[in-house]
Amino acid sequence: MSGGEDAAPDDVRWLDESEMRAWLRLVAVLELLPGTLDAQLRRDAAMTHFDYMVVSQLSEAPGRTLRMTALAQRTNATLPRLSHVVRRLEERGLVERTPCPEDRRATDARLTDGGLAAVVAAAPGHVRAVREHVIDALEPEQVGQLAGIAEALLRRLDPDGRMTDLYDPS
Amino acid sequence: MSGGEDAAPDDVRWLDESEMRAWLRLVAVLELLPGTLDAQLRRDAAMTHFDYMVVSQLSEAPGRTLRMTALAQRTNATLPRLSHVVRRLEERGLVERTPCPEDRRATDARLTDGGLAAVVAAAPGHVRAVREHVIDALEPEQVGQLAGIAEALLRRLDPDGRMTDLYDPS
DNA sequence: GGTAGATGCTTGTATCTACAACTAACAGGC
DNA sequence: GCCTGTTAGTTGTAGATACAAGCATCTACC
Repeated sequence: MSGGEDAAPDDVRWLDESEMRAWLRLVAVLELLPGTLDAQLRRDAAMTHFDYMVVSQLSEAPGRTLRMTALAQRTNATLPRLSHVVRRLEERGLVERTPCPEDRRATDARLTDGGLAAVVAAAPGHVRAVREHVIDALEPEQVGQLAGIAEALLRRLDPDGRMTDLYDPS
Repeated sequence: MSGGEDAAPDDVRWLDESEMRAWLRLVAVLELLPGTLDAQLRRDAAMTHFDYMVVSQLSEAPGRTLRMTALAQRTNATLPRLSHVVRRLEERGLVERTPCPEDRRATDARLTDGGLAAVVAAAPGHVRAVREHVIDALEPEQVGQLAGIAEALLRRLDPDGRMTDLYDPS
């Protein structure tokens, strides 16, 4: 990372001081924030942050139901990962899986009443944690800047906008 | 949930539209960026991003040596996690562990010549990936904004500034 | 100098994720 | 109908992390 003194074995554009500063801070956030969010949800709702994303997406879907592929796209999960997670949620009674009638290859995942209750119970604590660790830590203008920065990154990380609707006209 | 379950469940300040937008985008980045960085390093250097942080920190330390606790703080690892990781790195010959002479409870981790070579070999590709997915995706003023935002978050996530020296006068 | 508690690190176990292989079902061309 | 290729999802296995003990050493205080 600190190289550059070397004669140029590569045509690498190293990071300047300001870029490095931003990058190192971002790395630290990437390392710390997921664990913090996971810890709160696991402690208060016996749920992973990824579990929460799954049930939360289902709770907002029409009929509380989504096909596995659609759910995987909205949560940025690979299908194998989602399959394992949904199986565990099903074992806990939060989700039901039924074969999709229109396409017999497909599986519909539906949030049960118990699953909905779990989302409703978990949401307030989760929002509080998000405020405490993220939103309320920022100045108002930084919230807008953060949205812009994250959108710029997502145009590279997720060009098809599968996970979030980047070009949403709202 | 987190501390308010007996009081009115609706003393929650929900996120408004702009806050929610920033938050959802940030979540997507948190989910996508680590995997992207890991994939590049694993493919090109047979290393996890966390492995890279470890060897990179060691490469910048005096004598290429740090105590396990110091290394854990700089990489935001728990000590058990770091212990496992360093053991694997030692099995690959990238790191050496020796009992610390001053404090016989402590262990010094030292980057071997092979480990240094691995860092030097991995750095260009990693920096390219960081540019491609992060720095070059942003406008110049956004790079500065990102540093400011990340620092604000870290004041809550890492108040002691163990991971990054937030108040660094440089 | 002896004891209580704190510190530094390691190890074991359970859980989760990634990757690859696999089955089942659809779609199109002939 | 049949063959080829694609899509949807599951399952198996290996690798990595979290959490909880556990052991050895240091420090403070009497």
